[in-house]
Order: sequence, then structure tokens, then C-alpha cells
Amino acid sequence: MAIPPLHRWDLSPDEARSLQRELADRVDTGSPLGPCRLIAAADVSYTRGDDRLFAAVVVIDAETSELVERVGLVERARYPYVPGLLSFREAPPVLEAFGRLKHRPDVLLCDGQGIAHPRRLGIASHVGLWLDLPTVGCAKSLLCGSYDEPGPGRGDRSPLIHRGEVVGTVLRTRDRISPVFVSPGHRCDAEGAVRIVMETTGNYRLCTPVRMAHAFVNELRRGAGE
DNA sequence: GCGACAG
DNA sequence: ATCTTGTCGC
Repeated sequence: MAIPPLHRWDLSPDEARSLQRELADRVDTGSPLGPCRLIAAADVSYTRGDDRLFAAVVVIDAETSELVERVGLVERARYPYVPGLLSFREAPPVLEAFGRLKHRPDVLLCDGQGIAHPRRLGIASHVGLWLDLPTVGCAKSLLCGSYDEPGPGRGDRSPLIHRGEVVGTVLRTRDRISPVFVSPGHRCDAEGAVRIVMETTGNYRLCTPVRMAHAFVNELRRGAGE
């Protein structure tokens, strides 16, 4: 099924930021996340010398934790990395890869922020709007906002606040390990975002779907060049 | 003006 | 993200 284009991607940084403010109004972070049988995750990696970009989307069966399907691709980066504009660089290839899936996942976990973004449109939210699919932002580091250090145990959390708003959750996925930054992408609330991440996290800091996407994307780099 | 800044 | 050596710990 083809993805209906929401907008162009070749925008100047100023135009991109303006568009983010408009799109942010369409993001739904009030709906609870329903049952998730098929969980997808996306990740992107680059090579150093050239401008090649590798993207991957994996689909995992929530019950068995087994890989159901995966799609990977290589293409030229068309946008530079600009803090706050990550989706303009990574979303296009992720959407392309997602579009080649045979299955329709119940949720997509993205490596990056959801609404925990200066203009409330991190890559997870942006991709969620394009796909009209529940998405969750799973970032390894902070982009904006402040928080109190969460407790030391797995499951301990602390709200991430930006300009007086709760934009996400700083979540400890493993005892005594640095927390991750979870935020709703689209069609999902804060509770649902934390729930899906906790349910898919094993003995590693990052949840299984994201780890599998990361492993696959690196596997692609190996067999396609570097 | 200064510092911060997902991947 | 990528580069890069050793090192601490299960």
C-alpha cells in the first residue's frame, strides 16, 4: 500500500522548523496504546567517507520475540544532520523501508525522540504522522528538557519536562544502568510508550526491537561496502 | 549573547 | 552517527 505524501522533504532548515510546528498540532499523544502483537523498530546508520545511508525496519512477534520480517536499504543522504531536524535526514529512508514490509505492525519504535523535541516533532512523531501508525520515541540521550534522576532500579522513572510540559519519561530499563528517554510518537500516550518499551526490554539497556534493527542495519553496512 | 544540541 | 585502546565486570 502506497504512503500518501504529507509534504516535501527538500526544505531549508527554517522551512523545516516551520513545518514541524504545523505538523506538531496533528500529533495524537492522548490515545492509549492498544494491544501490540507485531512490534516494529527502525534504525539508520552511515558510513564515514561517503554519503551513503543504511536504513532498516524489523518486525518482531510480541509473543515469541522472534523476528517476523525485516527490510533494509541503502541510499544517498539527502539532508545533513541538524540538531532538531533529524527526521529530515532519516525519515525518508525509514518510510521507504517501512513501505516495503508485507506486514502492518501495530506499533513502530524509533531510535530518537517522539514529542520530547523543541517543537514537539521528533522523528517518531514525524514518521507516525506519515504512516498514521502508533509510534514511540526511544532515545539514548537527551535532546531537550530537564528531569530528576530516576531511581536506581529497572522500571524506575522520572518525567521529562520541557517548557512546563511533560514531554516524555526518563526510564531505567536495567538496574544501575543509564536510563533511556521514552516519549510518545503518535497515536500513543506516555503510559503506553513506557509500557511497550518495558515489555520488550530484556537484559540490555535498549529494547529488543531497537537492538535488532540496529544489528541488522550494521549487518547491511558490512555486506554492502565498508 | 551563551550554551546545548536525538542520530 | 563514526572513530578509536584499553579496561572493568559478569
